[in-house]
Amino acid sequence: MEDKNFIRKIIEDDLQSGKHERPITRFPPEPNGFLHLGHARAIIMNHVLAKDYDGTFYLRFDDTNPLTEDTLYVEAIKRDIAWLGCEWDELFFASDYFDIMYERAMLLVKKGLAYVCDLSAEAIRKTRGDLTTPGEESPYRDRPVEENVRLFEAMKNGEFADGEKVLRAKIDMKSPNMNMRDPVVYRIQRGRHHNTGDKWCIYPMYDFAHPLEDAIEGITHSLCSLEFEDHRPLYDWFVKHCEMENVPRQIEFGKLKIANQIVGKRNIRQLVEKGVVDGWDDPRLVTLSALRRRGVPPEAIHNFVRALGLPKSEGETELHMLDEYIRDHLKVHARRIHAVTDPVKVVITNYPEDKVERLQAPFNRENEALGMRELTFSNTLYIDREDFLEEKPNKKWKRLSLGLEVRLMHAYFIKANEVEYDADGRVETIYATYDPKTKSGTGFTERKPNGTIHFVDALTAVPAEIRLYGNLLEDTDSDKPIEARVNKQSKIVKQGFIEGSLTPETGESYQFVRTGYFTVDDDSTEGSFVFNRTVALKSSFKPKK
RNA sequence: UGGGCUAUGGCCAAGAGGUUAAGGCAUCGGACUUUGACUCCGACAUCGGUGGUUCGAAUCCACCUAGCCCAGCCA
Repeated sequence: MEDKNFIRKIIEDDLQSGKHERPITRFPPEPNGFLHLGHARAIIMNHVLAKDYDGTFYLRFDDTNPLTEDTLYVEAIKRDIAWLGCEWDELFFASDYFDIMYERAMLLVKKGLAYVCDLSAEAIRKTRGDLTTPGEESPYRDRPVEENVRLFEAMKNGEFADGEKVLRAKIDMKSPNMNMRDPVVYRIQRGRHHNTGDKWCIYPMYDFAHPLEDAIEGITHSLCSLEFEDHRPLYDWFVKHCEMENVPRQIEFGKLKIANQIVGKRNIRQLVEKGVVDGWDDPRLVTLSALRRRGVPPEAIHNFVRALGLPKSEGETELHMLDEYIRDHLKVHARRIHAVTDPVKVVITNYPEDKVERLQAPFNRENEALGMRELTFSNTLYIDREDFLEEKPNKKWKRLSLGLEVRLMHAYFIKANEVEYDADGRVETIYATYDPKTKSGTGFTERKPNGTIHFVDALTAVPAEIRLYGNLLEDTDSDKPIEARVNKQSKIVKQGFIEGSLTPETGESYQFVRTGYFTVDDDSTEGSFVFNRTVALKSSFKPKK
């Protein structure tokens, strides 16, 4: 796929000018939550941009805050990225660099570019000024270098309580860029780190740690999102004054935002805790694990992300755009089978009661490699309730009605003659007759049927739970609390049937002919399958009243 | 109100002085069809606004408007 974007241009220029021989990129997640669709842009683009130029792509966990991080998340993140197919050349942890980070911070101290500040968090906030008024310098700003050296070392050695002191960069309290107003470089924070345990009680802040991590790894192009543009001067300041050998370049791009979707970790957590969704991988969510469970092929996510490119503007993409890439991939890769989600019984009155025919049918006409399967046909079948209407509603109706003849896909023409209703007045059984001359594959052309519908033979039908998903949010008014916006119909569970002689496995996607793509859920048990609707088929059928 | 960004059709998005303003999604026609799917044809913008520079501007300049981000010892 051809994706044009300004970062690709920058890389090409850098390669041509000889600034770099090969690009080195990285995806630097903090292991404190699940990855979602929005992250896919960063992961895929970093990976693609490296690989397209024979470069290197790293996965680096930005684990500089032990209070929020957990190995549980590093495992989940690794699993999701691997699933996306973005193999990393090497795996790193920012915490592996704590020694060198400390050493470089000490260098800053010795150069008089950083100082230990005794102000409380509250006091620092108050003296930082605001958007329009400059900040005031800390009374500790001019501490002698020797004292700073001693104090910073004491901080590291655990001689102070959490929050008692911080190390700050000495830059400019009057800068219009808030990030340059003597930002905190190290804070004291006791808590067991998932990787380094109790070795440290001081941890570097993102603004200091990130540029060093990039420089240490030799990252050439450090991609991040727009909100870090203001941090770039600081990024460059640290790389320069810490005297890092490699000088990475930070480049910002716009985040991938999906319209009307819940993406924030706290919001998702809330939905999980309140039981609105069934977990972080509830198929209605857009976490990568949820998409995987719903059956979205990683290839579809790649194509989607690459089609969107890497803009510097910020828009909201509609999720249905992804649907098209899902269908596009599944179209040739999925086997197509018959399934009914809302079964209505059809009895073929002129078909011998004890007769069973075996019909051969290809799994996918557009992909012969998927092979053939066998459908059975007997006098009792199921069709979908919406494929029958007692009276033909309009000339466009291409399904079954009394007196009309339709083709049962891969089988015969049948004509509906009578209906039987249940106590509630719902269609219970349709009595029909078939025409043996119309068997599929015989080239019968004497009559045109009113349409073609699918069926499942009752004799071999396998029960299946079919979960249909709709948008989790029904209200686009983002001012309302999330709970007030959830769509109660976002998950509908149906009990239906799929054709027999199949052996669906968890994660396998099928096209249910004429309805959509469905993927086998892990909740399936032997003989009773559970399918998640991945995406519906498109339809130009517009029922009009 | 200080600073940093962004602004191209319903939704994304190419475009970097001279192109008929790519492409995708959506939509609307139509053909085909043993999936109302697929496929195939066809329709669908003068580029936030206003001035300017130029033979010529979405592309350069000025001003204006709108939106996003920044005042964590989060990342």
